[in-house]
Amino acid sequence: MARAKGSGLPELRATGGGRVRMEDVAAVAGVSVATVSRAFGKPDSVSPELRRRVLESAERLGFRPSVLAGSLASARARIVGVVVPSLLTSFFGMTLEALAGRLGPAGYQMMVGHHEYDLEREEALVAASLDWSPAAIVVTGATHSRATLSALARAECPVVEMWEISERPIDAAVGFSNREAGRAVARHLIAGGRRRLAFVGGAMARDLRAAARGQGFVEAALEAGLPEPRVEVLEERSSTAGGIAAFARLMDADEPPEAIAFSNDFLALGALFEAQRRGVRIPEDVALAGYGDLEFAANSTPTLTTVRPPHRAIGTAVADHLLRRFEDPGAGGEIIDLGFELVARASG
Amino acid sequence: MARAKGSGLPELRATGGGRVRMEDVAAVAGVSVATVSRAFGKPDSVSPELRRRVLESAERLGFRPSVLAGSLASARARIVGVVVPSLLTSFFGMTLEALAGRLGPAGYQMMVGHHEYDLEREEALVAASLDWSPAAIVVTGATHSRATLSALARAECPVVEMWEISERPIDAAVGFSNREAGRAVARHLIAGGRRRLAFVGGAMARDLRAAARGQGFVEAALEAGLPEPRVEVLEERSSTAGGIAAFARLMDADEPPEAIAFSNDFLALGALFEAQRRGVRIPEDVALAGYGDLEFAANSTPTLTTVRPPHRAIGTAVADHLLRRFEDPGAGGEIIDLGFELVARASG
DNA sequence: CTGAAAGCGCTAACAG
DNA sequence: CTGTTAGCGCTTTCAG
Repeated sequence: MARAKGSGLPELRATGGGRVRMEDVAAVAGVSVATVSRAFGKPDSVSPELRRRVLESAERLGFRPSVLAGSLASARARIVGVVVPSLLTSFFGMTLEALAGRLGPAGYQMMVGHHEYDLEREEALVAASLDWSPAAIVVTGATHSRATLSALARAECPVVEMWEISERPIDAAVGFSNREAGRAVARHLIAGGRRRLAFVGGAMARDLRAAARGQGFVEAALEAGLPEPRVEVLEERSSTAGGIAAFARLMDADEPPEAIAFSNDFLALGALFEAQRRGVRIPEDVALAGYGDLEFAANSTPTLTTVRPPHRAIGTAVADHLLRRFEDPGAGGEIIDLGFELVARASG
Repeated sequence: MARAKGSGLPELRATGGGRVRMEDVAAVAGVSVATVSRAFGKPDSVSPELRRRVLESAERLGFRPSVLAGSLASARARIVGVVVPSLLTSFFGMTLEALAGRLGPAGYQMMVGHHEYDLEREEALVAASLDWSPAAIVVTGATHSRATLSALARAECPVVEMWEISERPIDAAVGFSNREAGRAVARHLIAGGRRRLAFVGGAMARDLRAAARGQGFVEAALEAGLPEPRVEVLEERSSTAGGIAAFARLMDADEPPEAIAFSNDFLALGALFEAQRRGVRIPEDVALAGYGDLEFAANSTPTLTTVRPPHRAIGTAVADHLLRRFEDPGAGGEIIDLGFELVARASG
C-alpha cells in the first residue's frame, strides 16, 4: 500500500520542485490517487476521516488540481463559452457579470468572445469554444449561420441562446421578446396622444434584436391606425452622434414627428443634447423614448422614457439553468421569458 | 507502417461516430501521429508533400485537434487569463475587444474575470486562471494583495499589469500614469484662470487609479500655489446620480468651486444635467472636466473637457507584447507607457 | 524529415 | 468506501 516513505514525518515537497500532483498528496495522506481525486470531485463518496487527511495533505503541499488533466480525463472542462456581440455595451456587460457571479463560485470559468454582430465571426467563436469541450455554451440571439447552428446542434453540452426568445431554440433560450418591447414603446407613445411617430434604429441590418424592436414598433403603430412611422436606420449601433444626426434629419423634415423612439438610450441622449441646442422642447414639441434604461436615463434633463431589458436577470437565469443541468444531466432545455419593463419618465 | 486498411480508399469516419482523433488522420494520410501533430504545430518541420496529405485528410475527416489534450501534453494552454475590475465599464471593454481582436486570430482564447476592485476576489481569479496553465496572464493595475503578488511571481508565464505603469512591475506593464493625468487636468483648469478647484472621485478607496488621478490633481493645484482643492469622494465609481449629488454639494457650499474635475465622464455628465436644471452656466459659472472621453463627451451640451486614456492601445500593446513573447520565450517583460491625451472642449 | 514510445495529471470503470 | 488499472488525445524526446 502506498505510504509516506522514510521517517514518520511525510516530507514536504521542496518549494523549488515541480508541480505538486495528486500522487504526492496521495502519498502524504497515505491513500490512493483515486481517493484524492474523489475527495476533491465528489467529497461525499469518501469517508470523513480520509477526506480530512487528504484535504490536509493537499493544503500542506499547496496542491492545486490540474484542471487540464481533469478535463481531458473526464472529457469535459469546467468552462462555459460565452459569445456576445460586443464587450462595450453595458447590457452584455451586466449579463456577463451576473453570469460570472454565479458560475465562478461554482468552479466554472467563462471563455468570452465577441463578434460585432458578424455571423461568420460568431461561427468561428463557437467553433473555438467547442474545441475546449466546454461544460456549456451560451450565445446571443436566435439567429445564427447554418454552420453555427449545426455545430451547436452537434455540441455535447447545453446550449443556451440569450437576449431573445425564439419559438424553437436550439436547446434553451433565456430572454424576452424584442418585438414586444418595440410594440410597448409605440403603444405608450400613442397613449400619450402622439400620432406621427418615428423610429431610429442603430445598425439594424446587423443587430437583429434592434430590428425586431423596430418591427414591433411599426406594427403597433399601423395596428392603431396611425400613418406608417418613418424609420431612420443608422450605421452605428449606439452613439450620441448618431442620435444627433437622426434627430436633426427628422426634425428638419416637412412634417416632423411628434414622438421618436430610439433603439438605444445613447441615441436618445444625443437627441436630448441636440434638442437643447435647438431649443426644441422635450416632450412638449416632441416626445422621446430610448431603450436600455442605462443609468443616466433616470437622471437626464428631462428624464428619459425607456425600456428596461432584464440584463442581469438574463445572466443569473442562464447561470441557474446551467448549474441545474450540470447537476442533473437528464434535464433538458427550456424557454425562459423574463419580460421587460417600460419605464415612463418625463421625455415622453 | 501505419496505413489505411482495407480497400484502396481510406475510409471516412462515419459522422455518427466518436470524435476524430489525430490517429484517424494519421491513418488516412498514411503517416504517424507525430507527423500529424507537427503538421499542425510546426508546419515547417514537415515536408510539403506530407503536410498537404495530412491537412487534406484532416479536412476530409473534419478533424479538430483537442486543445485539452494538446495543452496537457505541452503543459501550456492557449489561453490568456485576463482579470479586470469590471465588465460594465466601457474602458475595459475596449481593452478586452482590442486584446481579443489580436489574440483570437493567433489562436488564443481569453478567460475573463472581474473583481469589482476587490483584491481578495482578484486573488481568487488569478489563482483560477493559473490553474489552467495559461500562456499568459493579464491583470489590471499595479496594486495587488501579497498572495496575488506571490502567485503571479511564481507563474511560469508572462504576466502583464495594465492601465497603470509602476516603476517596478511584476513582469511587464502597459498603461499610463494616472497621477500625471490628474495633474494635467488641474494644470488645464488653472491655465483657464480657475483658482478654487475641486475634485470628485468615484470609489477612490477601491479604485486606486481614480485615487491616483485625484492625488495628481491636488498636487498640481498646491504646486501652483492654489488653495487645496476640496475632494468629494463618492461611493459609486461612475454614475450620473453620483455626479449630481456631488455637484449639488459643491455648489451649495459657501464658496463654490470655480472648476470641478471628475474621475469619470458619467459623473461629469450628471453635473451637466444638474447644472442645466439649476440654471448654472457651464463653463461661465463653473468649469467641468471629466475622464474617459466616452463617446458622449464630444457631443454633450456643452461638450465635455476630458482626458482620453489609451483604452484600445492598451489592448493592442498587451497583445503584441504577449505574441512577441510567445514567439520568443527568451524575451522578457517591459514597461510600455502609452500616455494619455487631454481633450479640451467647451465645458472647461 | 519521420516514427516509436513515453508520458502530461487526472478520472472512471471495475473489483474488492 | 477504497484501490487498481486503463486510458483521455496530444506533444515530445529520442532514434533513425
